Amino acid sequence: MWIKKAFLQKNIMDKTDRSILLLLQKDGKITIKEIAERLNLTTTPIFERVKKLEKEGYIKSYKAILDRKKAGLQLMVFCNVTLNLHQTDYLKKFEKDIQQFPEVVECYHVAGMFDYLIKIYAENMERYQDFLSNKLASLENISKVQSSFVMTEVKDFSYLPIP
Amino acid sequence: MWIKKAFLQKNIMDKTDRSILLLLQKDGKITIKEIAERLNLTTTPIFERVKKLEKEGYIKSYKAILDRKKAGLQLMVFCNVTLNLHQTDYLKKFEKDIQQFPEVVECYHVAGMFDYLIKIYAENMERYQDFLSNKLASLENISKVQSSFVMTEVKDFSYLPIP
DNA sequence: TAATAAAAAAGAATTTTATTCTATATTTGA
DNA sequence: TCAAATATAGAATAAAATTCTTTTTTATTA
Repeated sequence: MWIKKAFLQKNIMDKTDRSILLLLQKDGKITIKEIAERLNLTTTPIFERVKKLEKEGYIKSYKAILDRKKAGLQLMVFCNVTLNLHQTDYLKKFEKDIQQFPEVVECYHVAGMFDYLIKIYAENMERYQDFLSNKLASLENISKVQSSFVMTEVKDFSYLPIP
Repeated sequence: MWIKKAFLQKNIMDKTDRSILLLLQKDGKITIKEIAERLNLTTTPIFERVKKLEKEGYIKSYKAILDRKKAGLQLMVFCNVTLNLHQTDYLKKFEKDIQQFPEVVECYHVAGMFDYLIKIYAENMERYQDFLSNKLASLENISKVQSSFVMTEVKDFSYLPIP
């Protein structure tokens, strides 16, 4: 009996797929034609593979990466947040609240020395202080907030080390 | 005497530019035509503005955003790294070394309770342990490493809160 | 405020790229 | 080795980016 290969191999990437993902991570605007030339294939297989990678969720989205300082955001700060109460309801409440703040660009629930790690962008120290005092610290259930100000971005996101 | 407006206004964004940047942050694959329709303009001014924003560095690049778990990277870990010695040479040495590791996708020199914050992607705990023992901890000058394992990504990068 | 240079935008034409379609080659499992 | 499934090639079409010329709007200064 015949077993459909498509069924078995769904969500299995090969070397070509990995190469495509690497190229698209480096440059989301690279053309299908350009990828095809680099991988010694024609546009059709590349086009179909890219669409498949998008459809199956390997590629979540495409984004323009901005220069935050040029955009007027001089400060990048990481905050280690510790909560008082840790029942699910309290966690959900905190997570819902924190998402509202546009200054918070990332938020992770972590296992370690504190509860949440958040990344904040602010125009300047004054705005950051305003965020901290009037927004973050005003949330109920906050026990401790420890700020780390970014001085240098030694390495910023280049691309995932796909195994 | 005439003063060129272009000279004066270089690097000054207006409302339209900000709208374009917002749209491109949300979807790097949005077409010029689509942006034009949304902002009630034709393709020419949008095309020229986008090229200007790229040329002047507001837009650093375009990237495909991948699903890290689908890509086989189950673990995301943040490490707070403290060094022993803090003279410039030692900092440069550490920064150079840390950049070599593909597992390290971000690295920031921070002012706060520790020296560096690094973000690490690993296939699994075994691989992470290998990274920690055989790569990170093997660097000279490391005083302390404190790991925080990400359990939930409450908010991941959406877009910069351009003021 | 009128004259006018500069800048921005519109509209049309052209080039390039994405996308689709059909044909061919390769791979895979019995 | 055969047949089905899959991947790729090559050509045709559709859509988008890009360029060019013209028109409109904005801003300066007399």
